[in-house]
Amino acid sequence: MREGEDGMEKAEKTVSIQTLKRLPAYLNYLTALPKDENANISAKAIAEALSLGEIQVRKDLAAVSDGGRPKVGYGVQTLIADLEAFLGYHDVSDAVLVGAGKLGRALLSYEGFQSYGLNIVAGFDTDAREGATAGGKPIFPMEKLPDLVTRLNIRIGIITAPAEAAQEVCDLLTTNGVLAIWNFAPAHLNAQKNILVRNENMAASLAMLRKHLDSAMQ
Amino acid sequence: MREGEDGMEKAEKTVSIQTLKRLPAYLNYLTALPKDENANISAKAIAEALSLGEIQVRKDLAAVSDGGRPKVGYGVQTLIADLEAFLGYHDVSDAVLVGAGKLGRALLSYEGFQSYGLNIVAGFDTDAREGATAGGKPIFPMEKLPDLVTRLNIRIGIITAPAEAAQEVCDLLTTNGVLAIWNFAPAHLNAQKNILVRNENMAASLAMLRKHLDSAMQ
DNA sequence: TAGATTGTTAATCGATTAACAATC
DNA sequence: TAGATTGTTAATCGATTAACAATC
Repeated sequence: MREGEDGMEKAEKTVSIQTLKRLPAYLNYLTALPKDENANISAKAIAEALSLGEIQVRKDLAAVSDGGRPKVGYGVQTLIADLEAFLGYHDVSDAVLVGAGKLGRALLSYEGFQSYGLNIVAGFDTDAREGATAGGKPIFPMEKLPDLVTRLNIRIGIITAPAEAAQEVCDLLTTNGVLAIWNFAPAHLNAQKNILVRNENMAASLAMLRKHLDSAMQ
Repeated sequence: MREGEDGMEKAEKTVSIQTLKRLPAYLNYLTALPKDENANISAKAIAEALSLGEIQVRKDLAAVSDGGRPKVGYGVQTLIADLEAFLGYHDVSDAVLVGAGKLGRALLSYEGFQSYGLNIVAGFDTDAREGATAGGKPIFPMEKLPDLVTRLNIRIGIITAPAEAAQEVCDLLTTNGVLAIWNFAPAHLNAQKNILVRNENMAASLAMLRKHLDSAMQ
């Protein structure tokens, strides 16, 4: 796993990878809060709701917002705005997806990505039949990938191809300018240092679930 | 961790969470190796292939195998067997899935889980029509969940329900004996301490991809 | 003011990496 | 034996937690 580089940041502070991973959970929790509820919330309340440490919550929030007020807490709406801004949920990133099998088509159809600022513009597959779509998104044959990716300046590639094809797909994407890869294939991808590969590691999740059962039931 | 049942059996050591996450990657890589290749492999070779540290690989492998031989390396087949044994890929765990939307049906249809020792026996959904299936697995109405889960002694629950329903589903599963939850819903789940909740956190992955782009393109 | 709650600096913990000894 | 490669003990690094000072 490669760490994100933190070299040149501007106004926004750098956050650790672990913090970055928790930020969507805060946003999620805050937006789900009933509208009529209190306009402020304490770190303690957030921590309890998300099963986190109180101090951890404060440190995390300090990295993205310009602070709460002692005795009062954080303004819910301000915090939501700060988190959304930090996570870039307002500007949309375009992405392509490669491998339109069941998982690929499910992701193409998933509307939730929109709210995270991700827009999958198209899927690609080796045997895409003319006019194929999923969730309203076109599925093109692989031949069209280089042109579309370069022309639309796509920076994010999602790989849902079979493991054997994943490295090849990764290479194809990155040679056409993709800088970040979201890999659902159970394969390690080798890419240049400036490319971020994020593995959605189902096997690892499963390993953790099963090890827990081993110890819970022994 | 379990001690060997008889004296000869090597006692499985405890592994850190981080190590556990990497184990499937080793297994994956080793099984993908061409059959005619060398029967032994060095930690260095594995490390290079998976972009890991050499020492890290050795430490990880030390936790699951009874060791390589200096100057020779690790026996590929032995290592595969040790990893599979440790990860429990031979004994099958049954699971149920709740929420038969697009993602849920995609997971129900995904054959890859079999090789990880996971068998999803059925899906459940609030509006499952009579006789519905996905990937050959039946999809039942929620009312049938308690009986089936308790009767088959299901210990793993997969949640692909909408965020609003996720907590309720979690409660339903755990009150019927489920001990490990694989949560794909973008919601934090509160569960008792003895329950493991593993979040497949798409929003967090996305956050990492986009932050990388921010810094890569600034 | 007193009490609650924030933010920061220091201590602890866990995981990775480095140094090195063991061994085939 | 010499060299490669393993395994272990020690040092470093990063993240979490604790202690405490600041402030509304």
